[in-house]
Amino acid sequence: MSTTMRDVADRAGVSVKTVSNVVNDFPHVRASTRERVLRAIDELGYQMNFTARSLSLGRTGMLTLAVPKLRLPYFAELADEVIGAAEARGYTVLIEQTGGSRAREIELLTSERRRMTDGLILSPSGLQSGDAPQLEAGSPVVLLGERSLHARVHHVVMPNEAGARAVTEHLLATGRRRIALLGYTPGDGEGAGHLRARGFRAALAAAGVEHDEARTVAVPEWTLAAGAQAMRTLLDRGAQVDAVLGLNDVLALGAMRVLFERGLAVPHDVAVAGFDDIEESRFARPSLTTVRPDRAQIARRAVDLLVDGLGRGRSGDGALGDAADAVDAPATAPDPDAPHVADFSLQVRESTARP
Amino acid sequence: MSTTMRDVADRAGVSVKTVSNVVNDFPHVRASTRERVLRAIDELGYQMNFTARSLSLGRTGMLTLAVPKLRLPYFAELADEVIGAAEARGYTVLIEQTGGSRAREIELLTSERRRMTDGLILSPSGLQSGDAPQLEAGSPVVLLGERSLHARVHHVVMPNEAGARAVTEHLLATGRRRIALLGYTPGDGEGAGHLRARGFRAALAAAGVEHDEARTVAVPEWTLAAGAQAMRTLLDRGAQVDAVLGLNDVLALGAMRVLFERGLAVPHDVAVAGFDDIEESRFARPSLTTVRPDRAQIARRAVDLLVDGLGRGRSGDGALGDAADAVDAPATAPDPDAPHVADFSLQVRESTARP
DNA sequence: CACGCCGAGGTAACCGGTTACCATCACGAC
DNA sequence: GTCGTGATGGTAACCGGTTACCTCGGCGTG
Repeated sequence: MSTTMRDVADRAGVSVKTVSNVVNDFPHVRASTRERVLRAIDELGYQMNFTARSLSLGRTGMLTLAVPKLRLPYFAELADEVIGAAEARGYTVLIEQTGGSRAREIELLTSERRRMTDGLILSPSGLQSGDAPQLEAGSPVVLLGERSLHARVHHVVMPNEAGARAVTEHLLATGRRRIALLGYTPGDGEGAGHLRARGFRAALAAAGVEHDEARTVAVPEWTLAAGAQAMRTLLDRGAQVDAVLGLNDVLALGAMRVLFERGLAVPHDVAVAGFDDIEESRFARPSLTTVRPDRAQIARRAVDLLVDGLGRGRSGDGALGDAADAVDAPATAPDPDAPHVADFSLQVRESTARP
Repeated sequence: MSTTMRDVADRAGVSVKTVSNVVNDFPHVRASTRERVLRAIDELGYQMNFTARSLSLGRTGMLTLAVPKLRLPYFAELADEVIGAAEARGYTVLIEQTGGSRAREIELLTSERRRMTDGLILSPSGLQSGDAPQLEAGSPVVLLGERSLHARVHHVVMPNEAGARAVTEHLLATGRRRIALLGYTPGDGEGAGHLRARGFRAALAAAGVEHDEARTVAVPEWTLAAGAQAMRTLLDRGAQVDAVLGLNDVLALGAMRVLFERGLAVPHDVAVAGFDDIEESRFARPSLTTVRPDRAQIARRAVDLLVDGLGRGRSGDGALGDAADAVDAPATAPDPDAPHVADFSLQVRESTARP
């Protein structure tokens, strides 16, 4: 087939061990020998077989990043950061899309595909609290952007609640009182949407402002189209609003588009704010006020947790013993319920200027 | 370490061959035996080692997709499509970012990392015509979105020239005559920008409209920020324009933002059009007229070309012979200079309505 | 001068699968 | 009763690296 290390060894008149020593920069190789080997490699156009190396080494040098949908700018930017952070640690990233479906996420966690890489960074969306066992079995995992699913795995969480609270307080501070909430997704039990909505409600409650649930609109997914549709629904319903909080930026941008179509001026008639600070938000018309999580920090931390944990032996104990002994496992797991919370900052822009 | 096939075999009281037969759905396995093996797999929580399988099979089931920057919506959407197309063929996708640098692209082509997957889909940006040797050596490659680099590799190209020509004709048809061109990138010899610019010029020439080069602005990269900066430059320069063609959508959207800041109405004062039809363009204010390449088709074709070509033995011959014999190689290569050109359609939206 | 140590590099086991080849066994046909 | 045939599954070589262990030669020291 293709040229192997043995071919190189034969041509250089040395053993495979020596070739291996050379390509891996092992110190004790005579300069002349090294030279001969390198020449042979060059002449034969030898390229090492990564798979074989992975097999002996027991590691592949690859990580899997699973996000709901890469075309959502937030996840594209996140992937960018993760790829960068992984590269800094010498890893390459394989990307899977879950579409936000719980079935896909579980399949990813349990399927043998998981063994293709050294670890998994999962940005869950459909996963529920009961799914902990799937998380804990198998190769190392770090969860992203979600609060603990009560599983003994690392997770790096977004400042969902605090961020939503901050942006809501900002809207209140500019005098808005009838604030619509776009993006609650039915069935999103413990997800980001739930937490952001909670931060929103907490801010209103703290300010003594009552929230009319008629101003909350559910969406099937967090996209521009869904945001637009939700805004249409809200306006068609005759809701009176002076502000709109999208649970993420694309929802807010989609809503802004519809406000424009309906002749409502932003921010004069209605203020709009979002969450994520995707790049498009800075260039929108008007530019969008939003919560900016420190994505680079999230990515770096997730990769570091994963890579640092790789040294340790895998957990992978049974997970099949009857539930009787699962009552209170000793604290063997790394940092069970201590999520790493990322920083955030509020980006105030044109879309929430005072009327 | 972890449980292996041998462990399963021992527990089930069979040989590894039988276990292998079971997991690979080999037909001649007695039902009772299969049952025993499956139970053993279940009891041990066995998961196959993908690396070992890849080594014996000689294939990994992974493809590499290399794009300049995932956070550019066009590439995120493309990646989405490629991942989907690959999945349909049973492949998983590993993503690399080149940042559009030629050095990174060449490194990717020549490094051993290339051996990590079965093939490479490269969306080149910095690559030049002289880089053909790097392309031809090593594992299978398909080039995306570029015209032939005169290398004997498959390439799936965007309708760059025809698309640019079509959108320019549209601008002319709405009465615009002083059209600015945003996005020519110095040094982008044969790239998409060059081809799109050519289509633009061809349309003007055909209509007998003269193009003032003072209305052409170079950019360092194709981003929102660069588009905005280019538009500022143009306006500061005092250029008189009644339309702007961005060589891609984000450049156009960045320009629109600046027109808004400067109090110029789109499309009343200035029409704006782009290229790519990213999702944001539909929801922009005003929505952006653009050229929509059939991305799904591009992705599917690229994946199919790569996967179908995988059956065949690798080329990988020398590539080191002196250039003398490179004059006119016989037609041994698959489809040397027959690029697969994707379809496109013109999406006419608000940003180019008649004044 | 004998001994011990270190640098250089060879030999072969091992990583965990796949699979060519072979041995059995049951069953139907002659 | 014997043989051919197909179903079933065992044995071991192989994929292409890494590396534990060993050998050998040269040099410094008591």
